[in-house]
Amino acid sequence: MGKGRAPCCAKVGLNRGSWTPEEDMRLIAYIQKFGHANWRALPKQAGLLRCGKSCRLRWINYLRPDLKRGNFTVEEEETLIKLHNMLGNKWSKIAACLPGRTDNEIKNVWNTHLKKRVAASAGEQKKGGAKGKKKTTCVDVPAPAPSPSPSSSTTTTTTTTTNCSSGESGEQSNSSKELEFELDKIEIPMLDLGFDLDMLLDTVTNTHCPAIPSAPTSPCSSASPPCVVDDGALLDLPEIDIVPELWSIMDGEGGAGACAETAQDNAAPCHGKGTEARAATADDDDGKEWWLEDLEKELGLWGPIEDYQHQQPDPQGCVDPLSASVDDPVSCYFQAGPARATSAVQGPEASAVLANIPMDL
DNA sequence: AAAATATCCAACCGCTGTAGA
DNA sequence: TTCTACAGCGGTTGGATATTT
Repeated sequence: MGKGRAPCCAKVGLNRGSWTPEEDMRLIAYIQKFGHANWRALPKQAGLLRCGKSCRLRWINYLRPDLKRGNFTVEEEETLIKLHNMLGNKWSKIAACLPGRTDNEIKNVWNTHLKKRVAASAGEQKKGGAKGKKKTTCVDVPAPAPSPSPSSSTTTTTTTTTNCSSGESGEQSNSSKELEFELDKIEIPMLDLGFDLDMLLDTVTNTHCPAIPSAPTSPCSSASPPCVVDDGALLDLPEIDIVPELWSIMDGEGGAGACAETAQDNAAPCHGKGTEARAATADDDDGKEWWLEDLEKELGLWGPIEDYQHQQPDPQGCVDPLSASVDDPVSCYFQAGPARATSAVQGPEASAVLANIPMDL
């Protein structure tokens, strides 16, 4: 603690707040090609006016190809409740047991929905009667927990661990043995989660995704394509001078918020079907395409990849000096997408600005 | 239709653990 | 052994959106 530690970044001149589609695509393009071995160096090399920490968060919580979006399923919620009973606010550990879900997302879901529900059902046991809320969403199930297994009272856990339902204070014994013991006693509905209890045990005790072969440098807990990307040329990237007008232009419309909205709307059809299975093949061509397609939809920039490729037949359009892959959908998209998709970024002005961005990542 | 309120969630902040010099 | 720098984690916040009045 007392060790001198520089702030994660000098905030001077760095962008903050919501990410623009342009930034997203830049980050994606970079990570796809070079991985994320060094978050601190990444934004500079990728030409992003963000600190590495911000890039990392954005990637892990939003851009990762293996993310599952949309509302939590009942199974996921119950799993979350039970895992929270066992682990407390160890969101990353819980996230490791819920494929496609991020710790941040899980934390949000818990704090906004499940905590209240659990508290309500706990209250019911005492005097009954949860306070009604104005807004009832499909997730905010008014009924008490369906309690599929009578023995697993999620609220007043009967486990021998300390009561951790209130969170951080419940820093219960986390040793693998004890945890294993607890897990053995609890039935967790993982019907559609694609893994069994053994995997769960592995996951929780090892705290990294079992399905992902660990990469030498990064733990690859985010199951990201960068794990399979060679980053040999990382340092060969040119210094990039950001054109300041770009951001103001990009900020003119949309932004991550609007895109997130689109993502919400498209979440179910877009990610619902087989995201995990598809994520498993994210490093092959098909995987790359669906991932980009999903992302495009979420960014409100959706269009067939072929369009971009066909729109940019000239070398300047899709050229990628470092990879020399003209058919890289990300690069192609990156060239054409924003100008096409964002009404604010159109016309000669936008073209001029975009032309100043070194696309040759 | 507009204002007020509630809710959600992406992003930020600060701390911790750890590896390397 | 100590110190530095980094990635990661958990808590919190603020803007955007949805719902109610």
